[in-house]
Amino acid sequence: MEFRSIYGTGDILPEDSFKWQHIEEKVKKIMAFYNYKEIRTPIFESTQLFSRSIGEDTDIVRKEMYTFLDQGKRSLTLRPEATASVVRAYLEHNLGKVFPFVKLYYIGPMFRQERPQKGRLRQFHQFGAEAIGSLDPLVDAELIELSTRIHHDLGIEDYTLHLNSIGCKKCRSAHRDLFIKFIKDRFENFCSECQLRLNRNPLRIFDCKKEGCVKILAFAPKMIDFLCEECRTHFEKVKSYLKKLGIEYKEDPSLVRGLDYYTKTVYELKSSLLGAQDTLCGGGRYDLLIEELGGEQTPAMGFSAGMERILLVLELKKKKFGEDERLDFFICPLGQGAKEKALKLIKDIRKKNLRSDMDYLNRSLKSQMKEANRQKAKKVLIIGEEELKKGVIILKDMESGEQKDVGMNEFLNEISAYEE
RNA sequence: GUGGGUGUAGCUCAGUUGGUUAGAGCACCAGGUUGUGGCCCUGGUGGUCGCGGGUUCAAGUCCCGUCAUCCACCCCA
Repeated sequence: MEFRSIYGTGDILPEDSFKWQHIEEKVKKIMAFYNYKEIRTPIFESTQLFSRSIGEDTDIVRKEMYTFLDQGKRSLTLRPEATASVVRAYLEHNLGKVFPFVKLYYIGPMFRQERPQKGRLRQFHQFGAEAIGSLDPLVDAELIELSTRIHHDLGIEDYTLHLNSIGCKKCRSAHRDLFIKFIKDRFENFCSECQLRLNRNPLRIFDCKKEGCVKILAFAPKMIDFLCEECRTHFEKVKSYLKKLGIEYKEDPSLVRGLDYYTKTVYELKSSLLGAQDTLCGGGRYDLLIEELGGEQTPAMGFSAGMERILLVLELKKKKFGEDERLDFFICPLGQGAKEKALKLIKDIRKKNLRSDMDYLNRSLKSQMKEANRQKAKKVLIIGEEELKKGVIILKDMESGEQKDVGMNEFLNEISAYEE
């Protein structure tokens, strides 16, 4: 085959597209309950927007972005995530000046050039929400609750909420020095990967799953013990609010997220049903990002969820997405005259907002009936030469198999009853 | 970027120690009704066995290369 979809991308075919629509509709509905408004931003932005917000030293920026020069030699990048774009739009349109607190959600494709595997594609889809303008831990709790609500309503309950606080600038530097010293003192005992990570992104060492490293890390200074007064009370508040909301969580001091802009609260929803890529949803606070991108100091919090992963879980659970709606009528014309009659008739039926289709291949009646059956038509209309002469059509009920002749006007009056 | 697995019909897969026209189920088409679907029966369409090279009298099968794809590492949604 000469052309195929690019590695790590895929087509969503009709047999699956209704599942996507189902998820999208649920997300839109629930976001509305929480008064989040949709924002749609371009799928490409200036490269710098991402490198500055996500962080020059993150894996995403260092090796995963789809970056290209346009005809004007500007460096552009396909968005690897949406928060940077949302914040850019927030600043560009001065949304903060109009509303002191802004709640936005988005839904759409993201792009990262990683090696594809289960639950990981190069073009993938996320929905997410951003709440900009409040430092109140209430916002953290509400947003976490919102993300669990959506998963819950989609039929996903087998997940664990991992919760941590990675503090602010102040507490982080205090922890960082001691943590690096701790690792250096035991440098030889760590695996080669962790040794490399020490210089690049020391906190990532917490992600290592090798037994040796994990054992040592159990005694390493944890971020959570270095939180400043403000960050600690913030975290305590978040936890108490979650308890009030009846949301179970697992404190996970090893949870560190891959984007540099996070501060204080970070969390992930992980599903044991997935493979190595088990994070359904992740998010946190980013109180410094807006300032970093040229705005005033503005606290914010957000999350994003991976739609392919949600679909994977639902498929594993054999979740039903509701039946694809059935066809109301299938029209079987026999001969040229009948075909012309059918063309006009099907327009009138559709005008009554009923789903209908007809034969386009001049097939035999038997084949047309087969097609009607395949399309799960509730009723079939047969127009042959005899009917044409008599000025009637045959109306057949596909469930009962019963059929009768009806006059054209009589039929049109009858289907009016189906409207709405 | 690294490692491992897998490439045979539209889909899911058989194919013996290398052996002659490469199979099944599903799907599709036609017939079993002259103008009537589902179930059943009969028949049919459909494959350069991923691609290239090599070994051999003989390769879907063995070897090498290459491409694609999946999983894992990494990282994340």
